[in-house]
Amino acid sequence: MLSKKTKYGLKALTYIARKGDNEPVQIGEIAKNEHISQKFLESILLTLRKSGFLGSKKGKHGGYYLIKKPSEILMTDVMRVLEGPIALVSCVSLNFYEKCDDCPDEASCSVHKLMIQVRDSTLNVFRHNTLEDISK
Amino acid sequence: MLSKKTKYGLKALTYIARKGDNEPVQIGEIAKNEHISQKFLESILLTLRKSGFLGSKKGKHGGYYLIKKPSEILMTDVMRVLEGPIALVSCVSLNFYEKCDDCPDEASCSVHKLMIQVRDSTLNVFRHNTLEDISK
DNA sequence: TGTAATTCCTATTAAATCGATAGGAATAAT
DNA sequence: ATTATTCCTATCGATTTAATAGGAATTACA
Repeated sequence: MLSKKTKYGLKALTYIARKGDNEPVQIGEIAKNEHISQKFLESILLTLRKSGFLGSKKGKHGGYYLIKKPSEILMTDVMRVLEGPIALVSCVSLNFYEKCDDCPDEASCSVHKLMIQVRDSTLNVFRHNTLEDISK
Repeated sequence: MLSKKTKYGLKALTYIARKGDNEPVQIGEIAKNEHISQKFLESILLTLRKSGFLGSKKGKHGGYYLIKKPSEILMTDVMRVLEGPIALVSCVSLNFYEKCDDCPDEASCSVHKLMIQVRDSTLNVFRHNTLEDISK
């Protein structure tokens, strides 16, 4: 299942994208409207800023704003930052590959075979969806 | 990520399917060959038996065997038993639907929109893979 | 210049989940 | 009888997740 971190992060990005203008949006406003714990959201937005999706302005009238256009923000990238690997097992992960300690031979592993298909189909969805798409 | 329970369960089903004959296969044999904790595997096979994938024979020379042909065992069914919902959020789950406590309106939720696509593409993979397919 | 409002940062905690283990009961083969 | 197996329930330890706490730094503006 999707972590709440990812879910809230996506909702926050959507919220900011839907506002359209480039004025900073405050954590409190997002938290209130999306029914998210403000402190938890704070840490999520921090992550999104540090990974280059959001910019921030400090102090009074501060907040977060998108650095790129929503149409340029791919779900693959957002998901990898918030949720981590897209693959369901690390031995089929493109960006977070790790060998399984059990499995001596990936080629003959049935789980491997199945999970490659799942990875590819999921990747296909994330590659074809930008923040603009899901914000419509 | 996929739980080890699911991973081991799939490996065990594959192991049994690959043996071909209908002789009961013992937990110990599977655990040893697939490098799985025997006790943990025991509980997984129990689950698979209770949900109708495996039959068992008790006592000496006992073990587990497939109840249906590998070509009749769909990954959708196995995954739902071992891993639970295929959907990444319960509000898009076909078999385990639950409303999100935050989200007041699913139709306008960006996460919902994205996760429906992921669900459908994943489902598509699981529906087109049987135990026979992944055991090849 | 001071005050209020905000982000920034680190640390901690509470709860849930996961993977594994323990130990013995029941059953079947020989 | 003895041995080998599944069956069942309970529990534990580690990890992860979601949330909270508290204060530092920064900015707007009266």
